[in-house]
Amino acid sequence: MPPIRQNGTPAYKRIQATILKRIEAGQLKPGDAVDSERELAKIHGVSLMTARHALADLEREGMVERRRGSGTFVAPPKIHFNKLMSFTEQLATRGLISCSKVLSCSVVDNEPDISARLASPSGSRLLKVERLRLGSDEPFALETAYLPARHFPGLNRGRLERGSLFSILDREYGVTLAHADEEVDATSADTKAADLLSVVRGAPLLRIRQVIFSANGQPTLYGLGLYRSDRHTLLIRRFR
Amino acid sequence: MPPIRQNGTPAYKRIQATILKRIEAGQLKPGDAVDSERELAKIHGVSLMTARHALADLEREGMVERRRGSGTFVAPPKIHFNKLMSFTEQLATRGLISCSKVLSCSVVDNEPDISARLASPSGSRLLKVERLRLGSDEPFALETAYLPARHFPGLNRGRLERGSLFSILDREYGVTLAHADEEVDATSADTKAADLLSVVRGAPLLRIRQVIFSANGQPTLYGLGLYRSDRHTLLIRRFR
DNA sequence: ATTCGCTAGTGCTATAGAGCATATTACAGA
DNA sequence: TCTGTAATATGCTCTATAGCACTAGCGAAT
Repeated sequence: MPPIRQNGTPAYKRIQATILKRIEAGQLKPGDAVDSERELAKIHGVSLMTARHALADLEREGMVERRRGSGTFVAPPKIHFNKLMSFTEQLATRGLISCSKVLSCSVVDNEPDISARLASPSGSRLLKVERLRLGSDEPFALETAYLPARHFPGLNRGRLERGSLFSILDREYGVTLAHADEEVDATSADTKAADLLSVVRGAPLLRIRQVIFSANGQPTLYGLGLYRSDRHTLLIRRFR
Repeated sequence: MPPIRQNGTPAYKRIQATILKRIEAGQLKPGDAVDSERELAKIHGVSLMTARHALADLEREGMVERRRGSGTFVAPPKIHFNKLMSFTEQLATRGLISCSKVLSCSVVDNEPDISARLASPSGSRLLKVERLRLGSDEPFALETAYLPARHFPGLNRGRLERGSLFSILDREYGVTLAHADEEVDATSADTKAADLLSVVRGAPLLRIRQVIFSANGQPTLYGLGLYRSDRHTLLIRRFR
């Protein structure tokens, strides 16, 4: 018997969608039992294995917990640790409105270390953007981003003034950022940073250097961020 | 036909084991093709779905990559980001020998904030351990750990002087640590920290506050660490 | 009241197939 | 030499079914 594909979506995905919809609608709360494999199979007219596939996959994503002998239950909502978020998004989760001031936006061609990290030939042209990040009109961070200039023609100061860099890359250049590797340490404010961030010289700052990779695995952005430690803590989760 | 279970291990696990063994032995290098679903099914005398299960599971763990139409291949070795490691383990990955000096080891009962984070009643007895961490005889970090005292009877200074805390908890108390939630920020050295870490007063330090959970989900250790930023960078990976 | 065993329900492992979707390769024709 | 096409191999979705392993609840015997 041939598998039937309504609207091109695999059956197990459709089953997942119906469950997720009920969770998002609040009909199913954390701890509530979800339909069992056998129930789902009957309801959706699929075989057990397919219903199983749907649930097993949801468990992998952390949406449900499965307990042998007792059932499948909605998992408690996960706090999103280790999540790559733009500055805008980070502040939004804390209920703050962010804005940023572009301090400089130029093309440089003499940053061999950074070129190397972006897998570009050393001496290649890089777009360098310095921004001061503000939340509720208070300075939060100083961020410098480097991008391979040839991949982003026409990206200039004006475009950056409005709209987050993440969404510009996504919408206007079709580049979706997927993950970042970061080095975090502490440093103290030099005169320039102190001035821009409104802290005293020597104040402790959290320094994050990151290489952000796009969905296809290409290193796309090198970032150096200095964060006021009185306004920032980094949340991470580590696993054994 | 009933599924046959040799030695109690599921067939798909046995199949995974044979593949992993070949990878570890170096017979299969990253990029090499692994037996296909159909080949594995024939070789091990199992059905396609079972062979599939074995490979799909290995992919989930990041050991292999599967490409429709072309095959299954050994994945490049993963750098372990976001990995919870004891101080001892961290230095070992950099080829350094660590040792630590127990500065104090006492029981306190007036730390309501920390008790709360460990899901213990406020005012409960906590074991407080202050240690200076050294690598190659140079001070690296100052770590203070708090544990619920009633769970770890007989854990005293002497036991801590030799052997890492992680392995003592594991071997002597059967508590396996599984993951940690951490808050990272920057601070500057006060007089005491500066003295112990051999830095000037006001030097930038990386501060990590962590709650470590055991495998059963119980918060088991609260840690406050101050790390010399000239000797430490934290590596993390974040996902979109 | 407590304990034991039974049972229904659930997830887990596995079979033996079918057809679909995609990537690679080899071959025929231009 | 280059190009399109066909064959083949691979992974992906799915059916229909079977029995195992574990949990929770209920009732009977202690």
